[in-house]
Amino acid sequence: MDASKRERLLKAAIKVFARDGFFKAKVEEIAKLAGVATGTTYLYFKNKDDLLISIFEEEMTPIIEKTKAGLSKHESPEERITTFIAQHFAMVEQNPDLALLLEVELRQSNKFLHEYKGTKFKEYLDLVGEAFAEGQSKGLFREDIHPSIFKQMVFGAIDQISTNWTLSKTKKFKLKDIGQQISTVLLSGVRK
Amino acid sequence: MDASKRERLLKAAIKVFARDGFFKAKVEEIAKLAGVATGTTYLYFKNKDDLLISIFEEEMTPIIEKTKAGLSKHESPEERITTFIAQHFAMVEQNPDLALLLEVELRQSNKFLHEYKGTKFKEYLDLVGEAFAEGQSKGLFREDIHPSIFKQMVFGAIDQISTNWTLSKTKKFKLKDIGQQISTVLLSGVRK
Amino acid sequence: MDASKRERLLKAAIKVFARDGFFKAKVEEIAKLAGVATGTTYLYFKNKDDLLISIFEEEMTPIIEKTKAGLSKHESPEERITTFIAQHFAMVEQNPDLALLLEVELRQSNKFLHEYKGTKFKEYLDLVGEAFAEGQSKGLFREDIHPSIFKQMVFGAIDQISTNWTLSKTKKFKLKDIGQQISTVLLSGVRK
Amino acid sequence: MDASKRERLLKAAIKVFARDGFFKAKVEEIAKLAGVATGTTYLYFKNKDDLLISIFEEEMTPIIEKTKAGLSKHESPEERITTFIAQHFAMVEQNPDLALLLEVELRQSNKFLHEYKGTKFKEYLDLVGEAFAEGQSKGLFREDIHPSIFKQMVFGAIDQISTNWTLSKTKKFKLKDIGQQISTVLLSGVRK
DNA sequence: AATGAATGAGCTTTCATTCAT
DNA sequence: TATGAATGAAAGCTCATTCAT
Repeated sequence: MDASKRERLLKAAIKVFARDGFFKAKVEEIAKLAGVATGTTYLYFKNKDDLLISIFEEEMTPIIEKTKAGLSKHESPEERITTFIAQHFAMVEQNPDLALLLEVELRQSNKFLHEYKGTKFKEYLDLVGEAFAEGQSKGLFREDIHPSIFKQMVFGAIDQISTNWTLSKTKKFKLKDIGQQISTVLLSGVRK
Repeated sequence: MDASKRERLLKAAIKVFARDGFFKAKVEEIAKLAGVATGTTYLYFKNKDDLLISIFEEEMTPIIEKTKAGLSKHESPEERITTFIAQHFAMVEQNPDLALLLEVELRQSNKFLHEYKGTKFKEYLDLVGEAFAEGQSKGLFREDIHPSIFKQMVFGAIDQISTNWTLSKTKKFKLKDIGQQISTVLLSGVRK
Repeated sequence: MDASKRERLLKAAIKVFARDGFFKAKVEEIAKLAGVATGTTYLYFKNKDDLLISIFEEEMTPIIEKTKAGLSKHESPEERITTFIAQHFAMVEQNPDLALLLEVELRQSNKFLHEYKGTKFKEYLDLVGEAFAEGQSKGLFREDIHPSIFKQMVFGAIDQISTNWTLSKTKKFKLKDIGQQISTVLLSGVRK
Repeated sequence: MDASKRERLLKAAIKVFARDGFFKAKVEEIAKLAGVATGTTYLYFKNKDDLLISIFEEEMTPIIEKTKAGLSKHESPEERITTFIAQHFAMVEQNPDLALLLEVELRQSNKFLHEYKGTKFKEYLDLVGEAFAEGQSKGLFREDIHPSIFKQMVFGAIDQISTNWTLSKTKKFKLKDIGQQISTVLLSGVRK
């Protein structure tokens, strides 16, 4: 089995799913884009669903690792949150197709939402939740905000904005600037 | 034309789309739930897409009107923003199906996202943008945050949280409390 | 729903299954032969399997009824067995496609063999078994032959011969004569 | 060419065809069971059909030879027919998979039925036909039964019963006893 | 000869949409 | 207007067969 072929299929699927949406995307087209025959897809993935699930599972792992590595350089909760936001936007900029896919399709079905919140996605979000909780216990952040509310606010805000940014033609704002504004608001908002 | 039949179809579509997602939803099932024959659906709506579009267009109108009416009672930008958030969550609580549909399907296809940002949805978001801009011009809010960033932050945060809340079985937080925490963070974050 | 359409589909399926075999037969071709669109088939039958099962279930019923009616005219076990054989061959002559289908496809899969032996098919075979057992209790037939062996011998013999006869181009024997020969052998063979 | 590999493939095919039926059987699975790669199958057999045909042709040869050898020990037509039946059942008991395959798949397609009746299968059946004809010319058997009808009756009866016996879980009768009953009926039935 | 990954034609089934009644 | 049976295009998936190694 050819690992590069699997990888090519995964990348092609990201592109086609991002462009057409999961349901409108055709397996045949993914295969063609990957430069293989339709049937080959099924040697590497159980079915179309498995292709989407594999993207979620496998593409998120390096992102989380990279994000974790980036956060580990910082001691202070504030810096960790700022860095999380900055890194998220950097990721969006570098992988617009994957980002769009995660943003749009992750919501698509209750099934996915419920299955995956508990796994990789939760792990990602928890990076913010933990930083915030630590900030609270260090007396830096206000106590009347629940960490799980805060982490969802952060994610909701950056997710919404990056979706918009990716889809907008003009890209009149720089993601970096946007990230700073978001960090500013959210951190000013929770600082004691 | 039987307006009540159209309305029943719209309500049925909200339910079925919310439960099954737009693509998995069957027109036949929507018709059955509305108590009409399959073909009747096509007397009131051009096609399945039109059904979704009509939900976006028509169901949002009363929501926006209601939200506007609620906001008009308040002078201060801060109160307007707080009220917007509270009213949004109240709407989510009262129309969970519609809310879920807007949350999930509005992102579904680039097509919809691009077509509808400019219309009803934009109008809704702008209620926050305008309140924020007014707050800035009154010298209440910091200048280094762009209104369109702020309004998207607000929407992203409340949208993310209400999706989660609707889908979660436990509903361990009260939406009212969540709304207050969000308002607290975001307003503290932008106050001068 | 149009009962005649269902009937046409059933008849078409008998023809196509008999000609091509269940697995090689295409649903599209059955539909075309029935004069309907492919999808219409699925309004009347759950799937391709259901089409085959329905043939077994529904087409056998009138045959069994007719056979029973024919047998009921006769008192003597011998005559009942002779009549059974004669009527079976008459049926084969009148419904060669159905006969071939039953002969060939009924054996096809263990699944069918096991599922259907217990139902209609068993009922059919039992007509012979019962006549034979009655003959034994009346002291007409030898005791050292088990009724279930005898009934299977009868069926095996006539089934084998009718399959051959249906498939042979020449049809050099008349089925009526064949039937008489078989009756002669089997009844002479069991008479005390 | 590795004769043992060919043989292993043939044996594996018998098992898989018998279990799953020709059409549902997968070449890959046959190869796996034979301990070779999928592609290797095509070095020894032209295609899937050829695998089935080869079973018919090659596996029948030793059976026929053995049956012939068994029959040659007996002078009398009666004994030859009794022995044929007994040997057939012994073969069924020893090679249940092959027997089932012959019973079920030989009927499967008109194509096979027509192509193979003339060859090995016919040769097998003719052993009975010849014994019967000889019995007739010796004045032992009645003249009003055509040998080809008789041989088909014999085969139909034993084939039907052995299929049933192989598929039945309980095996409440012994094949040996069944064979005797069949011989009794058929010979009593044709004796002058 | 042997391998087993790759191929792609082919089939079943679904379902949005149409249309005769 | 209303119906719901009928349509048929469309797509996911399988698997016999091929072929580069």
